[in-house]
Amino acid sequence: MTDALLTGTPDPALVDFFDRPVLDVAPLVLGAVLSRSTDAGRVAIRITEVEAYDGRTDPASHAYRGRTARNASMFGPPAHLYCYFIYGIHHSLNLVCGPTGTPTGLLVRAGEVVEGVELARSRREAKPRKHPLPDAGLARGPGCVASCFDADLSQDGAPLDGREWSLTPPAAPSADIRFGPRIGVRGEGADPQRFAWRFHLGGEPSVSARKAGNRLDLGENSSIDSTLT
DNA sequence: AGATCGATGCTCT
DNA sequence: GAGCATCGATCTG
Repeated sequence: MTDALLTGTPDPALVDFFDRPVLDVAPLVLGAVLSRSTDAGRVAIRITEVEAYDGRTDPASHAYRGRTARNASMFGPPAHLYCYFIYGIHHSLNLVCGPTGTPTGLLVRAGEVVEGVELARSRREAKPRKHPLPDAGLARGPGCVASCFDADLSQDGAPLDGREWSLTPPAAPSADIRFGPRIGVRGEGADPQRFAWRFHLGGEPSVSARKAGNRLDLGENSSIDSTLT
């Protein structure tokens, strides 16, 4: 991260939005519009799929074994990005949640590109591909989300301050939210009873159908555990 | 449609 | 040196 990226301060209302338990924020961030503006132009996605990670209790979290140079951003203030590099190829974007010092975040797994479709497509197609890419597939998968934004490690720690990056929460929570086990997680963190921490919107082409989760009831008498089928 | 596997490099032990 | 919060092409049934 660079000093220039840290000069901005997110709006207090947005800080409040993210300064809560990560499992509280997860269903509410679905439908939010995340955007990045660069010299190349502006790309915005409506977030349709996220996964929660909690470094205090969650063996799958990069922060589970404590603070390191890589995961430092997750220990930082909310309403900032945690960006990392994985599998030698892909970058992934997380939205840091909770108060400073609490290493929790939401991995942005998929979204609908609502602005800058051509720019997002050109970034995705920088490498030639065999089959044509439908719009709905532009930001399907965390590596693809990062690619649409041309995000790399230089964006780790960047604030959602409305300068380069911005996020607008939805006016109201979605009526059709699903949840289930996280994708690509191995070991204890893959336990579907303890860590059904993947959340996505129902009926979204930007989310693979075969990965559909259970219906989440946001009613006041419900809990995530009790709605597991 | 599902399983398998190669690409490719950073991070931590 | 092992493992990895992935993607997408290529197998197989």
